[in-house]
This record gives sequence, structure tokens and C-alpha cells, in this order.
Amino acid sequence: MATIGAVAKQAGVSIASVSRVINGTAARADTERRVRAAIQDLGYQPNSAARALKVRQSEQICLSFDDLSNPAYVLMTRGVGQALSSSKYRLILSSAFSSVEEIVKHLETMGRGFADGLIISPIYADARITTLISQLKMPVVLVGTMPEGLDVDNVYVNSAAGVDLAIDHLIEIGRKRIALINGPVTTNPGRRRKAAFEKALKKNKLAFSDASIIQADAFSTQAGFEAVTNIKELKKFDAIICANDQLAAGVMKFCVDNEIDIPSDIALIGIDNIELASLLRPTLTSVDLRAEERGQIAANLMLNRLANPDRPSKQIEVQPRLVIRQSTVAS
Amino acid sequence: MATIGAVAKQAGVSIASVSRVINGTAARADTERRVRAAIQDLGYQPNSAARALKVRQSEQICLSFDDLSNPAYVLMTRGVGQALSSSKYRLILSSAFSSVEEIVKHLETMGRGFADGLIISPIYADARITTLISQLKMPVVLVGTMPEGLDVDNVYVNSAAGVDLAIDHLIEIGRKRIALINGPVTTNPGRRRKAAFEKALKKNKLAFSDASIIQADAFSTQAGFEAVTNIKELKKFDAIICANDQLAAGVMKFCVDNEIDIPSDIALIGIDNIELASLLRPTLTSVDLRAEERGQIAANLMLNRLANPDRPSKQIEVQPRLVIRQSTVAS
DNA sequence: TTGTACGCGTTATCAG
DNA sequence: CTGATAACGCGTACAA
Repeated sequence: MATIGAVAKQAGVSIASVSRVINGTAARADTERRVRAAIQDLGYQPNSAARALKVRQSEQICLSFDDLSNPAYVLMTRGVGQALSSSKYRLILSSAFSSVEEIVKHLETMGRGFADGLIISPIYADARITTLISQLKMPVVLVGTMPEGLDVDNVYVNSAAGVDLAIDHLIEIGRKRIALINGPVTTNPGRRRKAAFEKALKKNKLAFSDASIIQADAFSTQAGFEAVTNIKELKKFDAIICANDQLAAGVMKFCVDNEIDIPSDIALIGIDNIELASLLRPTLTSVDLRAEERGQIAANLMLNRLANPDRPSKQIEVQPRLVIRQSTVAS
Repeated sequence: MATIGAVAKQAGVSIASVSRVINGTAARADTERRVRAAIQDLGYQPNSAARALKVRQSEQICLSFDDLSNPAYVLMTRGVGQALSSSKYRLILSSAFSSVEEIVKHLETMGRGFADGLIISPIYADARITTLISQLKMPVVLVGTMPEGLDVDNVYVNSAAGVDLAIDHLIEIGRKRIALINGPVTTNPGRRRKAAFEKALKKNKLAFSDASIIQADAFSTQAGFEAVTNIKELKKFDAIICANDQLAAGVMKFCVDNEIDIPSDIALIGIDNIELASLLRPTLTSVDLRAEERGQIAANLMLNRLANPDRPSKQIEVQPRLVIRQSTVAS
């Protein structure tokens, strides 16, 4: 591999001059020409490790979340990747954490300096994670609900407003007996959806009991199917909100199998509005949480922070939007 | 940030000793204890840039493909990520290339040494890409059809066998007038599917004309919908194979809208067997191309190559498998 | 077993 | 505007 020294020799100038040409500092036209020719000649590429060691920047940004099998995170990754692609930064992906310990271990390796910034969307609420993040010596952008006592750049979606949108819509179409099929309450989204759901029902003076919330084991299709299977009296409800679209897909599968008509017997609403929602039959009404957009915003917050390390932290709220389809309003 | 020097001072030993302890070379028990204590004390983490500069390894592997919005690539990414998570290597993601030029540019940056290996799944067949790959000074694993004149580790799926599986199945259920809705023939998968389809029809002495192959603009749901819309005489066919599941989803949407019954009027088969296939109604028969498994294999090939740079290159063929669902056999 | 000293490829400072 | 040279943090001959 050609080094900067080889280029210098070939061009008949000093190493310093080559460096200047590369980094755009002034140089005589003739010098620049010869250096560029030599670079071309040797196919020189600056070594990123040496550069990183010297300037203390890796030009890499790390994106961390728990599970790439969730399409909402894929959307987020796309958003981040897109925003980063027009910058000098590369994207490092850290995914598939199966436990808090793994996240902790990963967070500790951040001290090695292989990334200039961390965009993280932790699904579990754990004090260790919060502490570790706050001790990180690098810029952090948090995607999701900000834990108590943390002050970093943050983009989050007003998910309570999303639940409100869903419930208002259900009320409009005359539904009053509404259930929530929730994901695990050990997760942040699970907890928040539950709280928002309770609050919204009470606000609208709708029937609410413990039976109104069914806990699924995961945010997956399979879990949705199992959760709805376990409901003793499905007839008690005339509408179901699911904590994400995959859960809703599982519910829909169950309904088709058991000849329960959607939406006439039961109206169904999902959350996330992934592509799947428009492909199911009936198509699925869903609350769009704008994951791709949040990813873009997160990446731009990071780029902005990197360019401007001292600005105060920013919190950006993204508004959900309801996409009405056949699962609530027959076409 | 604590450096190795700080640790050495704190432990009262030389930096060489600290380095030895970290890298597992022999040291007196007492020395090791003091070094470890100092490391703990200072929260020392070795600087990865300095390490990379010295040992000429970045401990990073780059995964490149064209579009993260294709769930098949997400599966592949999961496979790679999973195989890498138990290694010391980090995963760098490069996606969303919109043109050959972008890929070329990306390939050129590989010379900077920020990655120890490249796993690449190029969708476009372009001589420049092949040339560039062959000139790369680092291990490369190619996922997909190997272009002429390249000799690198490779994992590919026998997609012709996949098309055969689909056609054999259709023949078994009595279909004879089969169409292919293909993706762009500017892509490798598009070209291969087309060739395999023609060959399989002829082998089975089934009717084939230019009208049997309908070109979609992309591998997307929308493109599938549009492609089927453009077929003049849909009744001519009693079965459709789609180049991927998303195209098939678009076709299914069209059929539902136009009251064409699947499978009685038209049998439908997709390719990839992404989760979507089991969620559509009717559920979609699909040829599983084992993307996640290919990702795992690719990553393992890479790890193995990195550990053993001089072994001859390996080509691994993955066999597709047909997953029969309601779109060909009503339940 | 331990310590000293050098070099990895860059950037940045400072004299010319 | 240019060139020599000192870091950056780490690994490792080589000497002790």
C-alpha cells in the first residue's frame, strides 16, 4: 500500500506538502498538480487508522438498537444511512442485543474510540444503561423516550398522541369496547403504550378493566396470534389496538382462521405503519410513528452536534399520524 | 482518556508489561494483578485507532449491498450480524447505492483500510465492479452469482433449481400456462430468473412466448401491481411466478381488487420467502432462498479466511426450498 | 520476566 | 509556500 511518503517522493515534494494538498490548504499550482498526479499514479488512499490516531476522529457513527428483525428499526436504519451517506461518516451497526448485559458490554467498548458518536434506541429501561450513556465521552443521540436524569440530543415520537389518534378514530366509527394487545411491559414502548391507553380510555369515559389489556410475549406476529388466542371472551370487544403492526398481523391471522370479520366484528389498528400494513387483507389501519424520519433526524442531530460540540442539547418531538385503511373502515 | 502509559505508571510497571497483560502474553502473577487493578481503576480501554495502525487490522468487516428496503437483504444482514457478534469484528453497513458509480466510489475507499474484509452482494453486473473487486487487497466474500473472471470466496443460491421447484409444483397441481413477472433484467437476479424460467418451461414442454415474461420496473410491491396491470390478457395464464415476494404481493393486491381468485383462477408463487409470505391472504407459496443463512455462511467464510489467508477460495452453493401455502393449494 | 526504544502513517507546528 | 520534525497510542524486537 502506497503511503503519503511514497507520494511525496514520487512528486518530488515533502510529506507535508502532500498532506496540505489532500486537506485543501493552499499550495502552489505546480506543486498541487504534481502531487495529484503522483496520487493518481500510485492509487494512494490515506490510511484511516493513522488519520484517526492523529486527529482523534474515526469518521464512524455507531447505530445501536435491539433487534433488526423489527421492520420499524430497519426503517430507522435506512433513515440514518441515508442521512449519513452524504456525509464523510460511515455507519456501524450494532444490533441483536438479547440482554441488558450485552448492551452494557457494548456501551463499554465505546471508550475505544472506534466511533465518533452513538445513536442509540434502547428498548429496555435500565438504570445501568442510562448511567453508562451519561458517562460516555462522545456525542450521543437517543432515539426514544429520554430516561430521567439524562441530557443528550433526543428524538422521540409522541406515542401517547398516537394512541389518542387511534382511540378517537375508533370512537368516531362507533366503537366503545376497546382492547389493547400490548408488547412486553419490560420494554419502554410497552410501558408507554399501556399508560397512554389507560389514560385515553379514561379520558373518553370508556369501559376499562384489567382485561382490556392483553400482554403479548414479544412484538411479533406469532406473539400477537397467541395473545388473541388467550382472550376468553373476544366478543366483549369491538375494537383492538395492537402495540405494533406485527402483533396486529397475528391478530388478523387469528380472525381470518376463526371467521371473525374485520372490521365489522372487530376493528383493528396497528402501530408503526410498516409496509406490511398496506399488504394485509383487509389492509391495516395504523399509527405511523415515522421511524425512517426519526432515523434521519437522529443522524442530522448527530452531524450537527459533531460540527458544533458546544450547543445545548436538543429534543425533537415527532408527531404520529393515523393512516386509515380497511381494518377500521370497510371500503 | 487513559492511555496505556497511564496504566503503566499507576501499576508501577512498564507499558510493555501492560501490553503483554492485555494481549495475554506471560507475566508474573503479581504484575498481572497490579496491571489489571490499574486498568479497572482508570477505566482504561485500548485505543482502536492506535491498535489498528500498529497491527494493520481494523477489526471491522464491511457489508455492502444495494438496498436495505428489500427484506431479503435485511435477513442477510441479520445472518452476518449474528455470525459476527461472537467474533471480535464489528459490522460496517454500506447500503443504498443508487448507481454503479456509487458502488465504484465506495469500492475505491476500501483502500483506506478501515475494514479488514468486504462482504458484497452486488445486484448490478458491471465489469468495473468485477475489476475493482479483483484488485482489492483484502479478503472479499461475494454473495450471489460470481462474475466471470473472479476468484473469491462465494456463497450463492442455486436459483435455477428454485425456479424448477416452482414450476414442478405448478405442473403437479395441473397448471400449464405459466407467466413470470420478473424484476429488471439490468440486475443479476433479474437475468438469472429469466433464463431459468425459459429453460424450465422448455424442458417441460410448456407454452412459452415473449408474452410469458412481464418485466416489472423494480423488485417492489408497487412494481408488481403495475406489471400485472399491464398484462392484456391475464386469462391466458393459470399461474404466475414472481421474481420476489414483494412483486407477488403487488400481484395479489391486484387480484383481490379485481376479484380474481387465488389459487383457483391463478396460482401464485413468490421467491425469497420473507415473513410477508405467511401473512398475506391467501398465504403465499414461495421459494425460500435462505438469505439469512447465506449471510451467516458469508460471514463465516470471511472469518475463516481472515484466520487462514492462504487457503484456496471456496464456493458454497445453497439449495432453495419450496414452501407451499394457500396461493397454490387452497386449504 | 521486564523495560527501553522504535516505528506504524498522519497531521500540525514552526523555521526557513 | 515549503520542508523537517514532533507527536498520536500501541505493539514488539531486543537487551537486560
